[in-house]
Amino acid sequence: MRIRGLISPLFEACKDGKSVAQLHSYILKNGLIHDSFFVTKLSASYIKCFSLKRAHKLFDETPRPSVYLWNSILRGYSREKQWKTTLHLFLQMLSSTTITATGDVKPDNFTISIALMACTELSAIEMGRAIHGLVKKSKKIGSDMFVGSALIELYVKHGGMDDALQVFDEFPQPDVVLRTSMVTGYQQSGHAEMAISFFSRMVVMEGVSPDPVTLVSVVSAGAQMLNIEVGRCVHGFMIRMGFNVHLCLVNSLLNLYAKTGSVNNARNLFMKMPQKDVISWSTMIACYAQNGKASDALDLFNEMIENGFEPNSVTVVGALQACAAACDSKEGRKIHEIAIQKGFEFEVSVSTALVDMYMKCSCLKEAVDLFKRIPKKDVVSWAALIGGFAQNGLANESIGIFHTMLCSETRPDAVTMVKLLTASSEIGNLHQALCLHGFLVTSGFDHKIFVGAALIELYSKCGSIDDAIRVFEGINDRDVIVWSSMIAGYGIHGLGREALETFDRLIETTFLRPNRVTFLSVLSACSHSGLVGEGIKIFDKMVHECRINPSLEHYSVMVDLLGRTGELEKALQLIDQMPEPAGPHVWGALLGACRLHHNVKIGEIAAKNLLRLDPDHVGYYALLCNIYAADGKWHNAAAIRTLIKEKGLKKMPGYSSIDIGKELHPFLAV
DNA sequence: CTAGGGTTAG
Repeated sequence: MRIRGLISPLFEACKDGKSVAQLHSYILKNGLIHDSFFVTKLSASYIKCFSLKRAHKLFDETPRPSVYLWNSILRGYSREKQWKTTLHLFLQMLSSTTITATGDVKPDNFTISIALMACTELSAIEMGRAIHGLVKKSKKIGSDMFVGSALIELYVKHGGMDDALQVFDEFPQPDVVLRTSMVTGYQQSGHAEMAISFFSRMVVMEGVSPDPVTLVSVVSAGAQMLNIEVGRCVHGFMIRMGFNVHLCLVNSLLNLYAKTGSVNNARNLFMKMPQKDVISWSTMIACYAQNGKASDALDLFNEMIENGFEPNSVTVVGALQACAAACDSKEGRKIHEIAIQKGFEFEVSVSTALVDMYMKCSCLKEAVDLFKRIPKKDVVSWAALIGGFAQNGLANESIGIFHTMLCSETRPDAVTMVKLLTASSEIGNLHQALCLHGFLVTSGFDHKIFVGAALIELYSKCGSIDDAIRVFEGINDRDVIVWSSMIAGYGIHGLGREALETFDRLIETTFLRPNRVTFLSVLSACSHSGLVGEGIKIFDKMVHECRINPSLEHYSVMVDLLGRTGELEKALQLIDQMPEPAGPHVWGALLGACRLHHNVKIGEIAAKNLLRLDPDHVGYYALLCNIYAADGKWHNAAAIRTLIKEKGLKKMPGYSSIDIGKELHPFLAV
């Protein structure tokens, strides 16, 4: 007995497999190997030192391995993520127990939880259910929290939350880890509201204190719901409890602020963080990139490198989003270089972000070349290409790529379909629209609300307002975007009254708040139908009741609206009132109106401003020329013509196209 | 001896 005490401390001292092997041979030489105490200790030490092979050899040489020996070898394989071997060994253990004469080698709670983890990782849900059946037979194993945790994890990932909840409910006094697993489970399976309500019940009704890990899951749920209140609550709670040192928790909070667009909150938190890691930096960079602060994102990216942090693929994706948003292909190329250097250029998320960046910067060739070289393309990469062509005005190419995607056996998803609908609406072929709609119905994507909105736009642009209305009326829980699309649809068709009625219906029958796009659609509808008084009222409502700051686009629509009915002075006044200098669209709208109403005086003002902003835009010269001509000022008109010639400007020819007997991909045919 | 958590592409 005393020899055990003497040798035991030596196991603890082992730092690598070699020193364990030394002990091993000592034990062999002295005939101690038949003592299962030493065998277990040896195996555990091998595993601790990551010497799985030696441990397995010892295991093979041991005639009747104890549960502990089984467990240590299982743990070894599970820690190395060799799940197949883990599960295989577990099954071997199950069958060997029936043979062993002693009969006391049965999997215990430890064994079971490892086996369940393996099932989760291997998506072996049926095997997992079988093991669950085994668990139910033993009270001791069934009431083990670790087993419960592994079961919940299994069902969260592969069964469903109902099964997970059943497991949870079997525990009379579940601990905070089990509760957290449920919160996380709801969150990860897309039921963020359920996650929050489960959490609230646990804290309020059952008086259980959450720990930092619980809060991380709660914050993730809040981020998913874009609920900033959740963030504020946890933030306050965190400060009171002194949890602010937990990096994961702060990072998830940072992400919540990022997702909800609370850039200032995110920035303040980031600045105050006592320690930051790659994830903190990446999250903050993505926050800037996704919230219209591209240059801040790129600055931070460089600052991160200066601070000695290594960007990973996630960081790079955020930086690329910033380049895409800023249409900055120069920075984009630099970051591309970094991705190549670090060897993650062809991680699919990175290559996709690169394709998107090149597309947004109108570098089509780079985008396509890179796309071709992506080894494992998925729907998202294809969608980046499809969307890219559409954004660059190449709708037919975009649809062609979609066909190629279908031929490569990649199933489209809802987002891809929206990109395709947008591309198709540029073409305006109603037959194509009907085919796409047919496909959406059979694939079930038409239930997604953002697909509905795109479909309304598609039908409107293809000239079938009736189909657009049918889609609109068929949507049960319409959001602001759907309403805005319908209003815009009426606007395109010159149905200003209907657009206004729809807007009123939105205000009166829903609790939704019209946003800037909604207003843009109504105003544009008013403009197209010459409803000046109504348009002015709506504009007033937007500014004073809804407190929406008009953007340049709103102003240009208003200028267009006033200009169409000849209120050119009023239009000019509105431009003067603008908080920021008017852009080309605003002046362009005014110039167009001046052409319509033969107003040379204001027309010259508009043209002067336009040519200052964009001196090489031939269309503006042409408009001004026409104004002079209409007014009989042939001298001025001729002067402009000469100027155009001197500058070597050419007018882009307009064109239109029709489809002749072009077959759609059979996949889309109805 | 064992369980739950944070950043990513269209």
